[in-house]
Amino acid sequence: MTTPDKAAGEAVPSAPVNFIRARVAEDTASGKYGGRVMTRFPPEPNGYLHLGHAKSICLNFGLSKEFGGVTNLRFDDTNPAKEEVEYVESIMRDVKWLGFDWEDRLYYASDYFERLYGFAVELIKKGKAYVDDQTAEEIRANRGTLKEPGRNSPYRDRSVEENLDLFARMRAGEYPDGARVLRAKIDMASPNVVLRDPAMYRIKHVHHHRTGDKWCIYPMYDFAHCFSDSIEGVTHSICTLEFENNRPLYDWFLEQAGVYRPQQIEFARLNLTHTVLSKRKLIQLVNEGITTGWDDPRMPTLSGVRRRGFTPEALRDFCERIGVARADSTVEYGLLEHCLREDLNERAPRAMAVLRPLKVVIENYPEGQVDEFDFPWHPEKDMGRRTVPFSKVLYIEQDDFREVPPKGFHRLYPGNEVRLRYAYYITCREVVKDEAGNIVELRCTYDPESKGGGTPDGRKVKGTLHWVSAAHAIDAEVRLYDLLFTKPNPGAEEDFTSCINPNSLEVLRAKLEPALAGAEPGWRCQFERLGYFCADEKDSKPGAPVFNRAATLKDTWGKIEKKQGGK
RNA sequence: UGGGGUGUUGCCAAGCGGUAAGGCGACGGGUUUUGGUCCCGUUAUUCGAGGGUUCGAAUCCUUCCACCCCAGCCA
Repeated sequence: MTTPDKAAGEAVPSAPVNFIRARVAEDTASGKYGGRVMTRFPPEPNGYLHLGHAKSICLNFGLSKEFGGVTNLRFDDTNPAKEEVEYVESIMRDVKWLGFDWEDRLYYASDYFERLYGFAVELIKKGKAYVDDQTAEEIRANRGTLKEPGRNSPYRDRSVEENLDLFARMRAGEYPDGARVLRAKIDMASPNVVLRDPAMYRIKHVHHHRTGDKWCIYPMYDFAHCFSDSIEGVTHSICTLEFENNRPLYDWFLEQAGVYRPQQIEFARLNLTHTVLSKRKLIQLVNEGITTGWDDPRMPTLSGVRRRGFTPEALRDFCERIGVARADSTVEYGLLEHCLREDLNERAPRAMAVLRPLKVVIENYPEGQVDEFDFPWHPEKDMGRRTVPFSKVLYIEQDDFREVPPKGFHRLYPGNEVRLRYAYYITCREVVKDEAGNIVELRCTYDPESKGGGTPDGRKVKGTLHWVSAAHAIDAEVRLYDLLFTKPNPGAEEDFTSCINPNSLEVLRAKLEPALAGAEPGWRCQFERLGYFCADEKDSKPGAPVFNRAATLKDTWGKIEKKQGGK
């Protein structure tokens, strides 16, 4: 066979492409926008950022980085009734934490209120906007339905002068909320309902978190967003699919005003199994006290997953892997966990913690003796070492002992020998129970020859257990988190709170190796054989650590046992 | 016959007329002082369905079906 003809320079692994990158590359190559690339991340400060936002942030900032452009952070703060500074602060904190930098380009739509007002006046002068005195109900009734056209407002043909006067008086505060509204004059019969004379300004005598009481009329999203993009010189205005119907309006406003027009491009928003990603639902979880707040480690908010122990690296990798497309899709939660494990497997120190302690007494180990072992923080990477004491009385995991071992169980059971990680081989000799028949202690013997975890005769043991010295262990609270919902698509339920997982949090009093005592809040490690944990950023104190489980390790044995119909 | 979108393996997702990438998952095997990691292998004769064009179609045409978005003075 002949070698296939390979073009020069091929076989270069190309960066993952998606239709947006391809489009920006096209525009850059063709010189559209002068080869410039400017994107923006435009959150409304009415809630905390979540994983869906992470996708958008990574997309927008990733795009500008790839094409040598910039990304602005712009708060879309046009509805003071819902917006708060707490949210703008959390948003900035989260974007930074995710690893992105807007440098000096921090903008607020509210900074453009005066210019926006000017554009509105211009549209009025061009006969493209009018003040409508109808009530909200009347406007709705006259909008028609999806299949029937709407009817023109009786105020639609007011003179430019009257419109100008009325609009100025709206701004001046002469009318109460809802009395009048400024509308674009487009087409009440448009098959696209968005174009049936959409509202541009509404009256709201509400204090704004930045402009205070300067304004009592506030622009609507469709009107404010396109002009904000235009003012900043954004080239590619990326948003989610549900705004596709609004694109003609986005274009219309800018064309009527005769100003620079960015290109809006829509992509499918992120959906994740076993969670909800809508602000309305998230805020409900917070308000109803179902979770402890926006940063509860079970929340899919960035502050929640951060507190849980996720890393920005894992999140960015996740956003890279899920891709960007236009088809509605739901990513499995398992992919998120995979990304965390992959990142932390490399970077997290290892430590030993016993979550559900079972006392083990080594009968032939000298009373009062202590082995001060020197263990590496990581089995492969050089991350330094720590001292771990070993003594006559230890704790092992209750799960690691079975009086009657199921098939395939190679942990500890009567007569069986296992390795205590890095320490000694021990053999179970006797099971001690209380009157009720509960196992309260194991009497074992150890092989002094096996120090370090291996023996001169090279005999193998199948199991290796983590352990902690009873006299030296520190007590600590450990929080075991699981999925917040029991169903893959809680949003599809009549009431999504009906499938809240009652076991999404289990609080344990665990025994930790002493080196963990000084863990700084936010510090992450792997508890060997258990999972990745993070010292809680709020409740953990050096000397009194509190650990959150971010993710378990993959559990092959657990899977086998489950198949066997085991516990 | 309201308009706008989308349908490729269990879940994401490439592909853009030349004979189905990749990731996650699953399954099997090897290594292993974490039943972890790592390594190797398997996992769509088929691209929502039917018809057509073509030497050749997931890619073009056509009919049909399913799902998503839009009737806030929310974004």
